Amino acid sequence: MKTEDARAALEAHRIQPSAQRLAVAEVVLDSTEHLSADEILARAQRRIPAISRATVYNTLATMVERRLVRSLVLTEGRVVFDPNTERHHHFIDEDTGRIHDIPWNALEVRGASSLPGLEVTEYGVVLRGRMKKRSRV
Amino acid sequence: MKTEDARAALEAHRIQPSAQRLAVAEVVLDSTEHLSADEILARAQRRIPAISRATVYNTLATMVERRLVRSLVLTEGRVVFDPNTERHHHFIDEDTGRIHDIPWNALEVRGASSLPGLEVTEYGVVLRGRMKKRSRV
DNA sequence: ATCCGGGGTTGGACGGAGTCTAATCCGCAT
DNA sequence: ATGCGGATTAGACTCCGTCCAACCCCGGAT
Ligand SMILES: [Mn+2]
Ligand SMILES: [Mn+2]
Ligand SMILES: [Zn+2]
Ligand SMILES: [Zn+2]
Repeated sequence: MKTEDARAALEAHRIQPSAQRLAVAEVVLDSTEHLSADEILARAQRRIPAISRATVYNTLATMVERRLVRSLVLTEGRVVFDPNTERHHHFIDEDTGRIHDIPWNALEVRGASSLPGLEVTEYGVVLRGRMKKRSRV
Repeated sequence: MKTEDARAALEAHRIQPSAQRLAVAEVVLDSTEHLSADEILARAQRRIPAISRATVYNTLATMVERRLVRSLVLTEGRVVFDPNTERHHHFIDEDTGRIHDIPWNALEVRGASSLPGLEVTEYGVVLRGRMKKRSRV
């Protein structure tokens, strides 16, 4: 992601674009993966070698608060950050541990908003399994 | 849960019923809550004060392996154990952090098993929100 | 009754992920 | 130049979970 795009994204969400925050935003907004804080730190350090862990955690927390990204807890000991803030589902590859996005309308969920006694603010399907080998690559 | 029920459950899943394992099984199988390992440890210690953390973790891991319980990762830094091994969904109360079971047929999910390229072994809906106040208690 | 072997248990060391804090840095307004 | 407030930093710290080596316990063999 270009620096100017990252800057625009930060500003659109009212986050002051410091050099460190730009580096974090470039990393996390660019990726289609679901990266952990420490992976984001490692990549941000390529841009700013002196960037600290605390700053990365602070920045990610701010970005979550301002809804620039979402944080997901799907596997043990690993919080990941999702630049895709549209509604979607998640598939966890049990072989690799990798998380894949499933488009919202690939599945149909009925009844989630009409559960008696519950005020549902968000929901999604979490799937686990394996990726099929493709017959020809 | 009665000790004999716990013993039967362990044996049905081919787990040797030691005194410590019985204590853990009584705690976790009895509860309708989703308890963390340390909560289970605390409750098991009421029965066996000397029971160690390692034993509780070992026993829970075995119980998960033998499918007597399931482990869930829904919130950060907190793995919980679910004695309900039937398929069901989960609602997380954002006020209290508590996890509530949603019966499988309270929701309808379509398309999960026909996603191209994916071999889905399990799935469920994770909902977040608040519990409505009841007009009269 | 004693010995023996192997699984079970234990406490403590260890490790990774995340939080907190106090000192420093930096950009900006005066 | 100076002062200010927010941002950044390193490191200490906590929490959850794992690992390990010693010990315990019990059933079977002698
Ligand atoms: Mn946005
Ligand atoms: Mn069973
Ligand atoms: Zn996603
Ligand atoms: Zn459950």
